[in-house]
Amino acid sequence: MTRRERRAPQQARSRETVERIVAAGRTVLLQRGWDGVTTNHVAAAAGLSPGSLYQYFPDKEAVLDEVVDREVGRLEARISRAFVDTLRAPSVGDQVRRNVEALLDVFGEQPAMTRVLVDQMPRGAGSRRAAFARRVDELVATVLTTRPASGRRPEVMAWVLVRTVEQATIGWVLEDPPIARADLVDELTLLVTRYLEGSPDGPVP
Amino acid sequence: MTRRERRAPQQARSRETVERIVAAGRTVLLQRGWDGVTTNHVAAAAGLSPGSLYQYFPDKEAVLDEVVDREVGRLEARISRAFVDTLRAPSVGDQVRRNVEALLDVFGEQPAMTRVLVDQMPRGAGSRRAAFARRVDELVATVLTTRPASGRRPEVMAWVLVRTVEQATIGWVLEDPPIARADLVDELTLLVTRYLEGSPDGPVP
Amino acid sequence: MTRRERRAPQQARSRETVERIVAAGRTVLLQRGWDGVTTNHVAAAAGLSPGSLYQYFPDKEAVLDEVVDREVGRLEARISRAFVDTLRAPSVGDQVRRNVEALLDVFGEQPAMTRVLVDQMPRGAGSRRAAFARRVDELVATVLTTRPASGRRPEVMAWVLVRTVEQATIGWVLEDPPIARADLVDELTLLVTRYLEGSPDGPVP
Amino acid sequence: MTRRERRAPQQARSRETVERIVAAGRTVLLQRGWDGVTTNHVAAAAGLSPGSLYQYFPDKEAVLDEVVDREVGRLEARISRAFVDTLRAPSVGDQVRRNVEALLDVFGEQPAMTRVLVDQMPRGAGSRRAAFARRVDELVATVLTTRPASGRRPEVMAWVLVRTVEQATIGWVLEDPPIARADLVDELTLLVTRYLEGSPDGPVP
DNA sequence: AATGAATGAGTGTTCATTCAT
DNA sequence: AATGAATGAACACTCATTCAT
Repeated sequence: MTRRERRAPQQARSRETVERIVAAGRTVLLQRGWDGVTTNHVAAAAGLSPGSLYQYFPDKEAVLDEVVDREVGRLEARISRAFVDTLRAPSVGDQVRRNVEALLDVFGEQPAMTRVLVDQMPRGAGSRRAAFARRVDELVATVLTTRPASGRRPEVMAWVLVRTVEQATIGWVLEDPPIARADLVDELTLLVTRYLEGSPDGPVP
Repeated sequence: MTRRERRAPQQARSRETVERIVAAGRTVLLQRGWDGVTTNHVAAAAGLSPGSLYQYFPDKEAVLDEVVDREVGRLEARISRAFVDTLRAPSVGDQVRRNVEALLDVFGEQPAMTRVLVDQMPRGAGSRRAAFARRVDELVATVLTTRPASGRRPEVMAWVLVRTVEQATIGWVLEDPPIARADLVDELTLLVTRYLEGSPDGPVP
Repeated sequence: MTRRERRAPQQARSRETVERIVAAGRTVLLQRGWDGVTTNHVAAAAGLSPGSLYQYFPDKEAVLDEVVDREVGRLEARISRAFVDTLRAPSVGDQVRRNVEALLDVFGEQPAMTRVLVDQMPRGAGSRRAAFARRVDELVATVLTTRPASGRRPEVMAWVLVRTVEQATIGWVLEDPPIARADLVDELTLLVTRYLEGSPDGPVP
Repeated sequence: MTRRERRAPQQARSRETVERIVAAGRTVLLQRGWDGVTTNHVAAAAGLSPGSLYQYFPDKEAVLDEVVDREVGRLEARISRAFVDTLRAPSVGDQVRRNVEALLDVFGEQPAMTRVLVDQMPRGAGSRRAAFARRVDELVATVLTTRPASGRRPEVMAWVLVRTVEQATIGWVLEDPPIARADLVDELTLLVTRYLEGSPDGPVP
């Protein structure tokens, strides 16, 4: 895949314009969905002519990449922060619970954007998303490694847990199933804590 | 949403042509992805002129619907079958393990199609997929209900488990992470069995 | 304009089929309007396959020509008959009035078909219509010629009168203006009789 | 009916292009007839690519609307002007005669366009035409009302006269019958003046 | 004679991108 | 830097007509 980079904006005005474009892209993305975005819409929303867009971005994809990158970055920051914050939780259960709640908060705060990122975005497009997942994997794996017990493989556990919790929280936000938030939190917490605790030496059934 | 039905083919030749079109649609879908599918491409791949497509399908959407329907149907059948087959497994652990393995088999057999269905298909389009998920939810919930213990809510547990296992297996197939299949199976089995078993009266941590 | 003739049907079955096609063409014409007619619709309405149409008519135009021809023929017959019938009317006024009423009857009886013929049909298509008008011109001219007086030109008068009365009656049927039928009849009768009568030698103003 | 407006051209170049498109539309309309008009043809005739058409008009219909609007506007203006000019004619006969001549001039000047407007344009499409007819009805009715005599209904008379004279003049232009223009003018003048004059109290025959 | 599957040029329209100004 | 007019390939879809069976 040929990846064309955005030119580095060199002036204040340029940076401002880039911001306007990215903001416009975000707006249009939310209003019209991934497939509904057109360069003309974005340009118009940014108060620019269609041609000017191409002074700042090589093509449409680059604009959307940037929008997604920033959005994912925002999510990342909040999620990472929450995770770190919970490291000093009094118990594993507490830590897990607070992370689950943080995820529900983050995804639930902007369901529209979550939907766009999860449902509509071609998976290949934002490799950023996958990159983030991998980073979280490592983070969690590290924490697990520091834990005493277990002849188990922390990376695998991390991978499983991250996918499990992420998908369950996202799914709950997007599917809006007839399940109370508190119940979901309880169950996910239970799921994770049971998985983490106990019988490290017990044979896997 | 107006649902236009495919015309019933009345002759052997017609039925053959429908098959050719569906097969071509499948091929093009795999080669060019969801957004890359074009009526002209499908027609060409089927060895037909563009107009002929419309003798058998009212529009592009109907062709893709049919392709997806069949594919999802295939997956559904296999997954349901596997689930039912495992009902008489000697232990819960066995049952879970065999289901996980079945899912990995099913999704892993045609990763390309899995990717299209999971990543690229507009979520709203094939409500078929959501419908299937809900059916599985119920199935699992039923099984959980028949289990003795627990003051817990089977529907919530079912919902959580179905998403967890589905997403983990799909994710493993699509992301191809550096995790051995056997390890994943072990961990998922552990995750689920621990979640299901024990301390029904223990307070949620 | 290349005019392809319909093949002469040689067998009873053929004639029947031709009738079915023409009837179907008429139906479709009324249901869907001139531009809405497709050969497939006509064939289906006639209980035939699209290909069979071309056993009886060289192309779509020929089918519509035939339909129009017959319809115009029907109108012609009724109008001519009415005209002849009124020849023995007790007075010119009476004759005119009865003709006007006949025209209103004829056009008003099937406004839908009248609308198709007058509004939708490309004028060039059914030269039949023009031919009919010319024939009526002659008829009226003949009658006018037999009248004694006047150094005036009967063909011109006939032409003017025929267009005037035809268009006024058709217009009334199609436009549905807020004018009582009786009033229209009165006025048209007055228009024509005044035109025909009197001051044949008075100079044209 | 949703009425999409043409975008307001903001620059000199744009205005020029709009003119080119309208002119091209007119040309294509005359060359190929109403049904033969194609956006591609119009664009080509305007020296533009297909896409450029849609910078200025929302769809094909809007282009034709504009062409027809202008053309009808031109006709309207001339006809109305002529009518008003004749109001101070020395006699009714004179007035009528001059109006008839004006109509023949107007329609005869561009028989091809007249043919398109009258014969080919879907009646419903340019309600403009019907609107004009109605306006002339009222105009004539007003004039008739100001006339002293008669217990007759001016609106009905106006309706009849407008259709009569319009159709006769249009018919003469389009049919090109073997009738001298001067003769037609004489006869139509006679027809109308006789109709208007005299015996207001005489019973309708 | 009849079928109906197949055709394919053509339709109106979209939109990412370019480029003269 | 900025404009916005212009592009043109591509799209989904139609339908009069043909032709192998």
